[in-house]
Amino acid sequence: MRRVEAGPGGGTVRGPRQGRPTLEEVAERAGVSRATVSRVVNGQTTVNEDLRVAVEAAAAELGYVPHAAARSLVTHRTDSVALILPESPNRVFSDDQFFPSVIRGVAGELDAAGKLLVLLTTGSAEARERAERYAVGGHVDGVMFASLHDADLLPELMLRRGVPVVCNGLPHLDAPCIDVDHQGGVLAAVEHLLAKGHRRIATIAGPQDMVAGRARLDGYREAMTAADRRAIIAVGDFTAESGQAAMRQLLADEPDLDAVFVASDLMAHGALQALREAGRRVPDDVAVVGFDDIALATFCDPPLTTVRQPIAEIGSTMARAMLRVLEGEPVEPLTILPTSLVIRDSA
Amino acid sequence: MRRVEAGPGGGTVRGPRQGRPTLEEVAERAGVSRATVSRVVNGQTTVNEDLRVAVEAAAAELGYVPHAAARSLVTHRTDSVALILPESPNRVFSDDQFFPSVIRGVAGELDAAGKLLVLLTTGSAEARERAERYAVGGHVDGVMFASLHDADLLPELMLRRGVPVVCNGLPHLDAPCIDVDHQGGVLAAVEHLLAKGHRRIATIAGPQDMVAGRARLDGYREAMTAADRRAIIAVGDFTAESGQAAMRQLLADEPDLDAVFVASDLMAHGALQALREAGRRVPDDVAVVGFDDIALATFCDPPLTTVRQPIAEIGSTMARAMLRVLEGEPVEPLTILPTSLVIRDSA
DNA sequence: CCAATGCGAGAGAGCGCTCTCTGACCTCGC
DNA sequence: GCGAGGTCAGAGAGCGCTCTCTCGCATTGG
Repeated sequence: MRRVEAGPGGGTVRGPRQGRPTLEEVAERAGVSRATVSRVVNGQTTVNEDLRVAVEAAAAELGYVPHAAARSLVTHRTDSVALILPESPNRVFSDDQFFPSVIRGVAGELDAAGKLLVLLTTGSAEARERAERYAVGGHVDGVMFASLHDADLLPELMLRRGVPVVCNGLPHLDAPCIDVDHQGGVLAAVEHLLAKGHRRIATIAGPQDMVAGRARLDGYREAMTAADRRAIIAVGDFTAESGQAAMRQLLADEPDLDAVFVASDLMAHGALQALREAGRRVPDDVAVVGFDDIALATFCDPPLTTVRQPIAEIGSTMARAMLRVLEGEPVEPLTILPTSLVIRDSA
Repeated sequence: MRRVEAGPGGGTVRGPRQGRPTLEEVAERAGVSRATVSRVVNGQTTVNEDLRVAVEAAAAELGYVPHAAARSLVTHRTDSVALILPESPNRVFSDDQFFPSVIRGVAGELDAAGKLLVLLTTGSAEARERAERYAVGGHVDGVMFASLHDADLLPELMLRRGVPVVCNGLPHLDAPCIDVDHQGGVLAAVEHLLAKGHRRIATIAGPQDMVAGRARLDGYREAMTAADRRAIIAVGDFTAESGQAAMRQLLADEPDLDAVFVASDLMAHGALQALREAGRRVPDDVAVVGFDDIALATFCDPPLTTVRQPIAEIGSTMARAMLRVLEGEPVEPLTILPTSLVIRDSA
């Protein structure tokens, strides 16, 4: 860290080039002022052709790369954006492909805009603390939140500190929000089951502290009410194990159910296992519809009929919204992406 | 970007507090010098208790957070590390869980050390360019590479620019490298097949421009040579489709093969489909062993016997190596993590 | 009681860059 | 032919922080 004045071999005048070249050195070599080098480096057009060429040559010879910190100290920009995943790293990259897909969507869009993606997981209290200091400390130009939990105050906190925010999973916030049409998807699923002649349709809902969990349950309730059917509800936490447990529970409580809408494919996979254990055939005895349409859905036995949600698009849409915010352009406060029913063999 | 001097309502003297509080303002409020505030903020112990309390109070009242760029301009540290994924965002987050798992391992370890993770994908030429400028521009303290391709010069380039590097997938480099024991795993797989009485054992190899592809093929060749058996080889690119195609090819060329070692689970999944199409039973007619042990392996029909590699550990080990490098501590130049055979039903 | 020693706080010089302001030089127009 | 206007490069002031150096003051030994 501290500069070493002379290497082994001693007290020569100004040891060999050490550390990275600075703009000043480029200026000296090109025989111009710092300001001119800065103009060339930043692509300003008001520079004489000859000087420009000289500067570019000098920069290339020295291998000059602008120092990010120095630049952003004065410009107040960093050209990078954070994506906050409010889970532990372990949960973020679990089997459901949600976060990876969001990341993919975000990364693709930011890439194209020449911005960089900083990934932050805030599963622990310290991690949240760090993320806050990081964002507020000016490391990034803006912050995007994926799959927020209700109680999460981080977005608001950042907002108050003047950090641009775009989010997913928490619409009641003074920041642009991107989400999918949970209810519409569920409605299509339940209607499909009804159309197939199923009458005793249960649901395995997701966690109720997340919009995705609540909205899908609301959709189910609404659809059942509209069809004048009784709601039969079990609750899981979006994992396969919880789906299996919830299905067992449902079979015990309501042995004559003939269909189940499961609020995530992972839980649906667990439910299929429970049904197999119980000797129920799918879809003949019990029809199953999932939600997500992750890769696993096609590998299930039988392949899962499910509600497809465009996860990567959540990411790309968030990124685009963020880019607009950073440009100072107006942004839709709430964007709802469409879902669609993918019919396979399980219902 | 440009400071707005006066809001609507006019030319008052110094509008309301705007922008973030600076260290100087904290100093003024606490009635001490900038240096003292800096000492307190950075946890130095040589500060009088009363002053320390005063400074902390002032900082809290103003909501002071140090400006990252200003700090790193003088310290030359950023406390963040980049992980470079040399693929397009689309490939990075495809079905094989390789990159997500590596990210998980890295994130967990960096998290614990209070460092931040910056994710860079270098699938395109511009993305590579940007990543280079980013790292060399001092945005991060070091760079980690996951699953390098042979021809990738980026690590060497960074190394030359004095950026600390840790890598995976390319051992012949002047930087610490973490990898798994591909050959040992394959050896165990082939020996398992031989022990089960299989004699005509083919392989579906991965891309030969990656260490993972080559090493697994080498392992197969070696094991077959040791057993005095003829090698039967098809090549895929680690995707399910390529596995399916390769299996069809093998069945056409060598109809009487009785086992196949497939260099990735994704390809193995494709191979199983091809075998099903051809009416071959698994494992009775043809035994199948995969490599990776991703979640998909348990969902296959039949569940896949496969070589487990500790992917997340690649990440955590890389991260730990990087942390040591940054601390100036000595680091093992090459770390090989063990693989193990997981026996399920396909062989 | 005074010099030697030590400890903690302040002063001030940058880190590498951007950006405004100034001023040199040139081109026009009247 | 000379002033007005325009263009383009340089000078210089910071951005917010860290860190060395210096200095004041208290403590201690002779």
